Amino acid sequence: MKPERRFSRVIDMLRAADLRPTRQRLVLARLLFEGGDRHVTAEGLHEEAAATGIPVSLATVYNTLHQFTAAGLLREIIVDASRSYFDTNTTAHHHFYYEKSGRLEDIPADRVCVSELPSPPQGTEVVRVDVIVRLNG
Amino acid sequence: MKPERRFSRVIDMLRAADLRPTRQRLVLARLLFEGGDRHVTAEGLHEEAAATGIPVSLATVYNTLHQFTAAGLLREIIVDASRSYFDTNTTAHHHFYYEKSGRLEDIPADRVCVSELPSPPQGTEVVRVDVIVRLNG
DNA sequence: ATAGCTGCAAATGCTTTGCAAGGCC
DNA sequence: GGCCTTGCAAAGCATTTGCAGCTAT
Repeated sequence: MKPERRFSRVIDMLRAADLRPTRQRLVLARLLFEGGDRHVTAEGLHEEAAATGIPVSLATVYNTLHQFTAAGLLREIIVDASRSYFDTNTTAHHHFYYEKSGRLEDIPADRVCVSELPSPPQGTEVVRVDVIVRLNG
Repeated sequence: MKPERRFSRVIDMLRAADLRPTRQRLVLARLLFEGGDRHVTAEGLHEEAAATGIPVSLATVYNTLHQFTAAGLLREIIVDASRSYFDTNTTAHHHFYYEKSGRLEDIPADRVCVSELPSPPQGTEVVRVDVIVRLNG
């Protein structure tokens, strides 16, 4: 069986995003999208990739994360000044952030009611509303 | 008139925080607290200080911002991966973030209703809830 | 064949730190 | 005087970039 056939879902995803399904991007895409919703850091994903036997350079991990984000496959979450997180769930939702462990956990959008009364100043529009519940775990 | 008397409010603030009212800390504290609520970056505050004629080194600006934050006089706001913001308003409230200009604007806490249904996992407690409304301005 | 991708290493940019000199109490 | 602060320069870190070589189509 040709390897391309085995990962057809992930390959289609990449093709749809106009990204060549290279070996590195396949490894990263499978790690990201074949196991439910995930929150990863570049460093963490880099280590996971290394563990698969097909190491990917850290620079490529960063490039790929940004390409996936630009293509709408990922969302970048900013909760910590010292590192970026990427979330495979790109639908509207929010987060618990465990400050000690650095772990992120989704909160469904319908659990948070934001009565955003002050309308955005004229000439601007809301890109996104992020709600971060910081926990001391 | 002794200079200490002129800025007594700011001096009291520093004394209460167990921070010696040095020339540098006075300059920074006046810039921060004598003009209503403000959102500053280290770089921006550094430039403002330089403009007062009493330049303060960037390292001292960073140290001071962190000391003030630890003392509860400031709050750090994380909205941008590339730089930290500090807010002189330490009461509960939220923010508009103008992504293009990098400007922050307060949203009163009572304008946002967070029905945070999922209770925080046992053993942890909520440190803070941050709501960031990202605008394309 | 060729346009695009990868990896290394170097560069970047913000932030932190070590340590000697200076300032506040 | 003694301890806290400051400032410089160097170090640190996560992230980005330049470029030569490799790869998918």
